[in-house]
Amino acid sequence: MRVGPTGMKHLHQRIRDDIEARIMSGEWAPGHRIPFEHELMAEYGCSRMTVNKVLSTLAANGLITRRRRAGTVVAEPSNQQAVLQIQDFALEAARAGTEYRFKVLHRSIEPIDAAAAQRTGLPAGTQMLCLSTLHVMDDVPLAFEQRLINLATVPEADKEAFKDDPPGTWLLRRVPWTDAEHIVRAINADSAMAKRLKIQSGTACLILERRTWQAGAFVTEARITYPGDRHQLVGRFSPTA
Amino acid sequence: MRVGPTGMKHLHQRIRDDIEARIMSGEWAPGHRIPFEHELMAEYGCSRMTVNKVLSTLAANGLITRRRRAGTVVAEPSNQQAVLQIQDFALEAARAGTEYRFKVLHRSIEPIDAAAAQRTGLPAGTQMLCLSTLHVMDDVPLAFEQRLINLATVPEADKEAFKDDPPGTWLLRRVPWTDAEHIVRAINADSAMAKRLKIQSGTACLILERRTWQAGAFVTEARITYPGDRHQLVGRFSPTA
DNA sequence: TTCGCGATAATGTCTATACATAATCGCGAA
DNA sequence: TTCGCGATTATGTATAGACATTATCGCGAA
Repeated sequence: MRVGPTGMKHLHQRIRDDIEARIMSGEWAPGHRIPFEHELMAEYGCSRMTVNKVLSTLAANGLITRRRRAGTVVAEPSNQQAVLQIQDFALEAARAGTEYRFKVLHRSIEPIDAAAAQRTGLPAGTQMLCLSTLHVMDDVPLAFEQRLINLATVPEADKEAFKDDPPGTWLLRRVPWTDAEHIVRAINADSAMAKRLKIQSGTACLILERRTWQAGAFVTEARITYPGDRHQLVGRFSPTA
Repeated sequence: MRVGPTGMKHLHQRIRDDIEARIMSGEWAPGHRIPFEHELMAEYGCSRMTVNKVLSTLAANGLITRRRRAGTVVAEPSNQQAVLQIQDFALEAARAGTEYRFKVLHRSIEPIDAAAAQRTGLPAGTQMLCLSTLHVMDDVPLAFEQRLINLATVPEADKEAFKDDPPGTWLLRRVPWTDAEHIVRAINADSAMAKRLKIQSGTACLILERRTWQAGAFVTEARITYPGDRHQLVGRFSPTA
C-alpha cells in the first residue's frame, strides 16, 4: 500500500496528493492509463467510493479524463489560461496605505447604439445608465472607467447616487452574475484620455473590458483604462487548487 | 418536494441546479443561511450523501461557505477574476484559415542577472536557455516572444532545435507545471521592437509575462509582446462551471 | 473477412449507516 | 454577571452494497 506522509489528515487527501504528484512529476504522462478504481482500492486499502471521490474531483479539475468501460487516462494539457485578479480599488488602496477616492464625471440615461447592442446582445435602443468614473489614488489618476448598466435588469441603479461606493463595487455587492466576458488590450491614449489620466498623449494604456450577464440577461459593461506604466494585471494560479 | 425540470438526468444535478439558481437569482443573497443537510434531504427526498455531494461541490466552487455546527451560508462574492484564454498560435491560425510560421531569432545559454534571479527565485548566475522567437501569421508579425528555460529542470531543451514547434508549444507538451504567474501590462514599442513587429515606434503593445514552476522548481519564463492593434486577450467565464 | 449483437467490465449514481470533528449553546459554578 | 465545561448538533469522512449506463471485446453468422 503506497500512501503519502501519514501526517496528512484524510485518506482521500493522501490518495489525491499521491496521484497528483505522479501526474505532475511526469511519471504518469498525458495519455497514460491510470489504474482502475478496483486496483486503486486494493493499492490504498479503501472503499471504491473513496477512490471514486478522488478521481471525480481530479476529472472535474481537468487533470484526468474518464470514460466508462475504457478507463481513466491522464488528460492532455488543455489550452493555457491566465487567471488575473482584478482588485477593488478601495481595498487595494487600504492595503497599500494610500488614500483612495473616485469621482463620477458623467451620468446619463441613453439608448445604446448598434455597436453596443451587438456586444451586449440587447436590441438597439435599450435604455442604459451610462457612467464615467475617475479613480484616484493619492491625487494620481489610476484608472478611468466607462460603464453601462442595464436598467431593465438593475432598476434600482437609477436611484443610486454612487457616493460611498463606485459603480463596480456597488454592483458586485448587489447583483449576482452567472457569466462574464473579459477582453484585455492596449491602446495609445488620445488627447482626451491623456488629459483625464494626466499622462502624455500617446502613452500606452491597458484596457480591461468586462461584460456580465445574469442567467442570460445582460447586467453591465465596464471599460477600464489604466495608464500602462501605473498599473498591471497580476494573477497566480495552480491547476489543482 | 421542489425539484427542477425532471428531464434532467441525475438527482444531484437537479438539486445543484436548483440551489445554484436560487443563489444566482438573488433569492438567496450572500450571507443567507442555506437549509441544513437533513432539511434538504427531506425537501428533495434523498439521502444525506447526495445532498452532501452537492453542497461540497458548491463549496469547492466558492459559491457557499460551510462551517461545522454553524451551518451553510451563501458566500460573499469574492475578488473578481478574469480568466483569459491564451491561444496557441498554430491552432489559432489553423482555425482562422491563415498561414502561421515562427522564426527563432536568437538562441544562447547565459547565466541570469539579478533581476531575473529575483523574478524566478533562482540564485543569480543559474544557466538558462534564452530564446527570442518571432511569430508570424500571413507574413504579418503577430508577436515577439522572449523566453528563458531552466536547463536544470528541462535539460532536454538544450538538444531541441525548435524546428517543428515553437518553444511554448514544445514545453507545454513536455513539462507539467504546478504553478503559474501571469502579468499583463502595456508599453510603448521602442525602436527595436517596432522594427521586429513592423509597427511604428511608440505604438501601444500588450505584454504578457508568464512564469511557471513545477513543484517549486522554476521551469520557464515567457515575455510575449503583441502589437496592441493586432491582438487582444479574451476570456469567458462562469463561476459555476 | 466483415458485420452485428450479446457478454463483459469500468465508471456513474445513490442509499443507509457509522463514527469523527468542530463549533455553538446553555447550564451551573465562581 | 461572567466564565468554563459538557451536551448538542451540523458538517466531514468513510464504508459496503446495489443498480444504471455505456463502451469495448469477442464470438458467431453472413
